[in-house]
Amino acid sequence: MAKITASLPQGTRDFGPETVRKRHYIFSVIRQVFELYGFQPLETPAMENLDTLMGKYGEEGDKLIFKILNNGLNNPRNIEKARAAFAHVLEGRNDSALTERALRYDLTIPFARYVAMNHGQLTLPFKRYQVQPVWRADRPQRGRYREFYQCDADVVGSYSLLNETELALIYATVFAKLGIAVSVKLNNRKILAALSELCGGAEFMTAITVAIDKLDKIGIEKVKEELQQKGLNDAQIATIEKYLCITGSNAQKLEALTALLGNNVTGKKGMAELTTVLDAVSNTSYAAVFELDFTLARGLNYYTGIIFEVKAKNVQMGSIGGGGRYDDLTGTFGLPNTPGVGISFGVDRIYDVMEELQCFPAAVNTGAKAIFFNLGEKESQRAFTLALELREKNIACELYHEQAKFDKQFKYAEKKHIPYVIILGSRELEENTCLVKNLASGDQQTVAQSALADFNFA
RNA sequence: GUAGUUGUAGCUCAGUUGGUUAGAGCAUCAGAUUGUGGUUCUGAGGGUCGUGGGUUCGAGCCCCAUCAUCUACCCCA
Repeated sequence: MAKITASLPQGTRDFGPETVRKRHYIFSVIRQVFELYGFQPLETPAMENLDTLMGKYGEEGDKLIFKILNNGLNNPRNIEKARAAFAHVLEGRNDSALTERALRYDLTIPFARYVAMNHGQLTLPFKRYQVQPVWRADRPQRGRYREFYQCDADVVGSYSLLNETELALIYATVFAKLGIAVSVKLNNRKILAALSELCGGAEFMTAITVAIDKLDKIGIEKVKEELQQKGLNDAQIATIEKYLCITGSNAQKLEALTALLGNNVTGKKGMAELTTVLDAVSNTSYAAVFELDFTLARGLNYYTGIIFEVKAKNVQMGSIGGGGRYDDLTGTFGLPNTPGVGISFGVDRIYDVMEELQCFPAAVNTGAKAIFFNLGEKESQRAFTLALELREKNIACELYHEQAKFDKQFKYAEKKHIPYVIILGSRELEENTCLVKNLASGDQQTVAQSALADFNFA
């Protein structure tokens, strides 16, 4: 076998023991809260049929889907077809003779596919959560990877705003538990639709949302320029500028927006929905994290109602979560009129934020609670027996693998963040005791071997 | 897809206008220290300077290509 230099595909990462522990901590908090709200777990395959994914994420999104080359292309029976297909691919088209499967790009579309395939068996509303990796052929950069995890919670089959309310609270609860200060931004696509109706008509909605989404990045003047290029007139742009300049408390923002949108039916509906949700969360301890942001647009075009986005405070990072309501997600899979609403957590970015803000509790990295020093043949045999007793009691521990100097064994314990060292040498062997030492405090005490399993290795 | 950054020891990085045998800190291993670590001291191992060409008497340094990396744009978690 030829020797090759060890390397990783672009945008992917290995996770060492400490990183995995920290990631598991994030996953477990999120899962726990999902479960608290009655969501059920779902897993779908890493790959989907290409048809399932194509056309769901917009033109740019389609380009970022990782496609899987079909097997057996060199089979003489397929070779001509494959050549023709390759010509198609060079023209920028897809061809099932060359590739018919792709890695999933997000968790929402596979979920929609699942619902369409199983709606007969599902009890509606179906509340599911899903924690799995997704793949995108993006150029990697800060906070962006080609393989990353999403944690989604979606409710399908219910128009109730209670879902939006609970999802908003899930966001607040999770980030509170993780210790990250965030702002959960809310808007409603209906308001954006109303704005579009006022300014040039519904066909401008995409152009308008794309432009205002960039506000905090490029500034108001550039947004106005972009709108002008899209063909909006000065009066329309002025209206949008007024819209974008709305500030104040949530109540003040709603008031200003009412004045701006007037009697537009869609707009009123959008505002009423937001009011309902905000009122519902206002009596909770999390009320302060929710913030109306009319400049929030979100790229995915399938959203039709309230939309969410979460930004971490005190750190420069893209959004660490997003979601919203979509009224007809399963329609393309032959199941019309099925509403849904969902949110997503970006674990990899949450990890980066927590690392930067040092939010991880120190205890995250404890695996084994104790380590027995290996101080000789007979000593280690006794230690081995005691280790088994501890494990019977679900106390994770290990025995140093060979006799070595104290120095070395201490360093090993320290590196592995093991909080307790158990010293069992010739003296202890004789007295049927052992010495339990807390590495952090330096305190140590003699414990009878028979009582070791009851020791509190907190 | 577009633009830029960086590439030297396991890791983080020095390396002057091109000039003898390419350095430091951390990490590793051994010893000072045969039952108490995180401090200190001594010593050792470890590099075809990302790769391939070119310029030059001479290249880690200059030029070209290539690969990788990070960052920004686009888009997004």
